[in-house]
Amino acid sequence: MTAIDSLVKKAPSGNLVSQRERPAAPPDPYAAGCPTRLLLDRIGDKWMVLTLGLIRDRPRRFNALRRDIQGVTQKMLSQTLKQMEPDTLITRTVLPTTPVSVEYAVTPLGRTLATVLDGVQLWARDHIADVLGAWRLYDRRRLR
Amino acid sequence: MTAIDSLVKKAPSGNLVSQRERPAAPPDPYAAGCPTRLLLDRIGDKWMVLTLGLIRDRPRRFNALRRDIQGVTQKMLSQTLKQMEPDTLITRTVLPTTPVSVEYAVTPLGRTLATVLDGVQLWARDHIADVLGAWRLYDRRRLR
DNA sequence: CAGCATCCAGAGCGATACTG
DNA sequence: CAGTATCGCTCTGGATGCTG
Repeated sequence: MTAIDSLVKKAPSGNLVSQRERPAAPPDPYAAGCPTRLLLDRIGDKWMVLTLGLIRDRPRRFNALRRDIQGVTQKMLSQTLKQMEPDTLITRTVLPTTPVSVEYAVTPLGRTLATVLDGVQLWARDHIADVLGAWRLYDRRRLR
Repeated sequence: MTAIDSLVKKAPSGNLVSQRERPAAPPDPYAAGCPTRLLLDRIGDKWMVLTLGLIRDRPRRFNALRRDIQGVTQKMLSQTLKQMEPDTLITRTVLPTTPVSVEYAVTPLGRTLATVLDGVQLWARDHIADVLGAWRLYDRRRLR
């Protein structure tokens, strides 16, 4: 399976080519295979968001990321980074040290996405208490 | 299991109470159980994002949503809506028609989140072509 | 240090059938 | 119309051990 196949495999009826051929057509976010859904599939991988956030500040090495992202396993971090590089959200540089060290840095494209995701993080910081409070009320009402 | 349990179950070491007790401490988005992660778990459910986007425009009924969100199953939509209501992102109103009809509407809180998610959608619209192009190059290089 | 390979338990989700 | 209930499969993701 090619990389592009894996990108669109969840949208069997979508047709990316037609989107590129008719750029004037407004993309429908509720259609399968649309840009929004492709991105949501990426964001759905929460490690990607956290990883991008860290790398954005400054380039990082593999184990540094592993340490700083609480709870991520080696497998998931590896998988996430491997996807983000072909996405051109980050770059991967092997440094000729012994033993080898690998540095991950953000690309300009990745930086623009990170900026957008800042908004999400700010919302979380400012409003999550409301959600948690609502859940408490909900639980109390359920138990009564 | 209570609703709050389900919210935090993926962050066994996180402690929401301590976060509320020490609001001065800057929340670490890379710690388990932090607001950002809680929100990411919700956004990870892509149907939630799409559903919120639709309801935000105007209140909708169940089957209307089912029709308009391409590819969603009844089960997933039902599950998504059932979660969003205790989150207080949407309201659920049963109308006394026959047969019964149920209308879902956005709350003020839900509207603020939808606004943030607009940014995500705009990024997707403006930059997904870059990502797809990068994948094409990557595939070609791999096959050569 | 920076990964890859393997195994496998459990969550997620679709499909299907049924209900008030 | 607006769901609930159940089955069964897939696929994610954690744990573990190994490599250049």
